[in-house]
Amino acid sequence: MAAMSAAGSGNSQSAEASAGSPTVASRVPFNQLAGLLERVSRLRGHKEKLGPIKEFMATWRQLHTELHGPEPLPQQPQQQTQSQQQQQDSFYPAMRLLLPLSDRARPAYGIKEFMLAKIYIEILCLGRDSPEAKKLLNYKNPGQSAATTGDFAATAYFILQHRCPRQGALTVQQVNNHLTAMSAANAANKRDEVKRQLFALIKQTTALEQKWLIRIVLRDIRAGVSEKTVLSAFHPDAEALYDVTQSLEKVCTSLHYPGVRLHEIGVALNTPFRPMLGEAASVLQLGELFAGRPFLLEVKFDGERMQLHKSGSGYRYWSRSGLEWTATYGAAPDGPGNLTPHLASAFLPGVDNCILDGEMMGFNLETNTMGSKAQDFDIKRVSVRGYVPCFVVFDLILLNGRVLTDRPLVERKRILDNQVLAPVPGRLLISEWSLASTQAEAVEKFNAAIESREEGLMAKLADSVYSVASRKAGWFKLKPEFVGGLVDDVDCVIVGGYFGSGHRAGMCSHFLCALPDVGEDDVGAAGGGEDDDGDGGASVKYLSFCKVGSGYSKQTLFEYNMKMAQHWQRFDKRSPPEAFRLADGQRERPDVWIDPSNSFVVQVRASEIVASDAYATGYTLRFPRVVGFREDKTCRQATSVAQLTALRLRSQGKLARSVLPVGGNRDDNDCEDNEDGAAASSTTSPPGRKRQRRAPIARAAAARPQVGSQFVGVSAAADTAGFLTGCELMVLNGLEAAPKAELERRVLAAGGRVVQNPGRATRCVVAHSVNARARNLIASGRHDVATADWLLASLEAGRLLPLTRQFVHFARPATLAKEERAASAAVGSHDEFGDSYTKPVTPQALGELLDKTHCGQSTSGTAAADDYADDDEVEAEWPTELLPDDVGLPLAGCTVYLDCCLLIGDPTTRRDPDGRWRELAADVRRAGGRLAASLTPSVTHAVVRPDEDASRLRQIREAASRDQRRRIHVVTADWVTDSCRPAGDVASSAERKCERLYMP
DNA sequence: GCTGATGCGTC
DNA sequence: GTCCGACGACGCATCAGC
DNA sequence: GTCGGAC
Repeated sequence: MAAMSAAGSGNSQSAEASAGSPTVASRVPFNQLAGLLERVSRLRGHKEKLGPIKEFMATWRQLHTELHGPEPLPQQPQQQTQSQQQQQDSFYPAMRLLLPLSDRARPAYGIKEFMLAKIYIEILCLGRDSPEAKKLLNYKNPGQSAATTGDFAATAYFILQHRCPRQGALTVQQVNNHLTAMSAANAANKRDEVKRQLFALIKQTTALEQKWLIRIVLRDIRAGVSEKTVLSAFHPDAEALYDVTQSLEKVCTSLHYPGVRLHEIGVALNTPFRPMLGEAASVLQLGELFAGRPFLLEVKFDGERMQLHKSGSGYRYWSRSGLEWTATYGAAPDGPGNLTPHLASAFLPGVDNCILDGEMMGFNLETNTMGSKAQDFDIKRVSVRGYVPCFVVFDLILLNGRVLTDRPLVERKRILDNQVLAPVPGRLLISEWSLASTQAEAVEKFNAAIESREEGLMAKLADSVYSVASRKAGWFKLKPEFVGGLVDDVDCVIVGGYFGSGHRAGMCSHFLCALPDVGEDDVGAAGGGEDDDGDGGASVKYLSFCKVGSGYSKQTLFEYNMKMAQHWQRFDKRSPPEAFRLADGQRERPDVWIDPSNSFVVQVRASEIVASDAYATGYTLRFPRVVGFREDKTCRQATSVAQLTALRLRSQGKLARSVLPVGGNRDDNDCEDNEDGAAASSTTSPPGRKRQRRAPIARAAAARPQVGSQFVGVSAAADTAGFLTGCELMVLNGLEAAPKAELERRVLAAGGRVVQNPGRATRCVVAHSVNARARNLIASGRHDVATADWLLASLEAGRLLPLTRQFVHFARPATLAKEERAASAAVGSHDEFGDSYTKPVTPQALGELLDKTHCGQSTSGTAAADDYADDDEVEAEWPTELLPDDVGLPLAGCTVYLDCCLLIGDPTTRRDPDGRWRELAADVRRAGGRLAASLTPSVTHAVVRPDEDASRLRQIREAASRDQRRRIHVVTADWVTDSCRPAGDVASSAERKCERLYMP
């Protein structure tokens, strides 16, 4: 390789003057670096690419020696000044151009492809509608020159070829100076200055240089080499040093001489390191992964990773990627910030300095609950509605100058628990953990985490050291999605396409998906075309729901692009297609669209359903990816909006459908309960897609069928001759006299099966009290939820009794219809399903049973259908109008929603077994309040159970805030009763009690 | 003042 | 197994245009 | 965050 030519000194004067002495960067033309990148980008293969990079670095070092003299001998104090000067001049200026994405020292420019396009159009004086301008603005659109589509820099190069200086005039140093000025100007919100600096760069560089300049500005070099490769080419210790400093400058200055090895590369106070990460794993693999070694379990917090460095009274915060957020959280307890001022007394005496690793969460001071990242706030910003930042610490990296990364995790944990912090409620917490050594323990905790709608669980090897930046060093993140069959997928219809870039340029690489809004007539859908199921239902409207762009191979993508090619139509926002609807304001509109009847159904997996105003459904998916193309489904058979709602209500949007079946009574493939054409796709391999590697997981489950099961030793007692043979039940809870375990034993004894999670084969769910889980099950609408009395009565009767109104907390319409049919049919008529479960009983027998079990007031003995009217009566009795003289009464002006419905805001699901809600309704009315049957926009207060679980509270708030701007008060019943009570000591009794005192 | 575009940083 | 690139979601900040 | 592909 030819040695770098030194640039003319004329242009580099100012840079040198400011630096005080000549630098290599001020001698190396930027052209050399652009040439290097161009060459590397054309080479194939890692090793091939590495060569020129190393040569470039060697030449740089050679120039360094020419400028500053040879490497100084180590440990010679008199050479200190010279050495420092030498080290200040380093490869850093070049390094930050090679690795713009790793250059934390230069903040954002505020410029991406679109802005660049505009700027170029302006300075090149291209007409707004000129072909060149269009090419820049729509660089992803498939056009004539396949070589440049989807690559902005290449497109620009093509246009610039004949409009640029033939000779570049800038050095590496000068380019850096301009870039630094650009980011500084952007930080100061001076856009004109950003542009001015960019002009200066553009004016003095060749087309090829600009191509690479553009990629540097976009922080996407696309030469096939990135951080690891370049750093390893620079110095064997470079990666390790970068991991604990996140500073290219430190790497370049300390490791300038290849012969110098750093013996102690470690975490240091006030220098951000890259945090240790968790590897995705299935709970069912933990046994193998840990192989009997003890590990520790803690919840996976869904916030933002943050490290806190405390040094005396100084506090600094860094994010996972090494950006500092001290300004928002606060640098000192007595200064500004939204967290540090609350930590004044958080540290135990004797703790002078430390580094804490943890997750920054949002804590809601009103509800005393922890929010999740998926909800609605950005915890890095100060102005977060109702939420304050709360730092949950889960690791201790350094304490009083002593680095602890080499200590085993349990030891760090114990020190953290006992010697460092005094937790500050709602501001600073220590993550709770427990030790475990078997997979069964992990499964149990995992199940509990899923039930309480956590994102997942972390499992960490107990004696693991803290391995900076590593994802594979003993920490595992366990999410339901990583276990086969534990999540529901959503089947979406592709209705739009977006042009891809890079490897996927020139075709639709990602898609807009929609869901059929069946059940709603839509007369306007004239152009809907005929549906492939041909039932004349052209009026089905599709609502945009999500975008998806990963999960399929390039080949699959290509195939489906071919299939859809002839049907794509350009999207024109002035005349949007009728076949589907976008969100208001046409947010998230595709490049091209396709009619659903010509399109395909994709099975999309995700972690949860979240509220969104970018899509017409009002919801979308978090972390979506395609699991398969479903050629076996027509667009009408995709998941409907109604089914989506059911999915969403079932578990606060989490798609983890059920707790892991550790009992071994379902295998990995059979976990789906896909009845009634349900929303959930089967996890069995969709056609045309290779089965995912789930087999090892399934084996692991089969190998230890009983581990963790509550039924160990019970199944042996099962009496297979019993009347429950072949019948699967889930017992959620029982009575005091007949607890869950007892009920389960009796079911087993009668030959039945018991599961902990209802599946397709589950007859029904049995519950005595309707707790949160029961409500979720009811909300999902997949299973009937019977009372414990029903089970007891059935056991006593020696056969399954019909699920009449008295015997259910909730029955699906299908069940009701069936029971009604059965009840009104002639006694003894044969059930068409030959199903003991639906076998009718005589009215007399029913009456006897009811008497026996004391469970129903309505023992008229008539057909069960008569009892269904109960709830409507209750509703009708509830007062809804205002009293005329309400003014001055304590609840005047309040509109109160009583949360006594199984489905939030749905009065048809109202349940009031003991009449307490009705009393409460009367109280509200007496106190001058208005009652709302559902969560209408006028609702000011929602009254809930005192022990209501946080997730439902969240749902209520969410539902309320969607329809109305302001917040509603969520209070307990005491708020009503106390408000009604004459307040003798309070002068103005008209004032209602402070809602804050009555938060559940 | 509001809204849509655009960019940034987090997951 | 590791590295790289092409994608998803959000909230928030800023700015241009109405 | 997710995923596929190249090596």
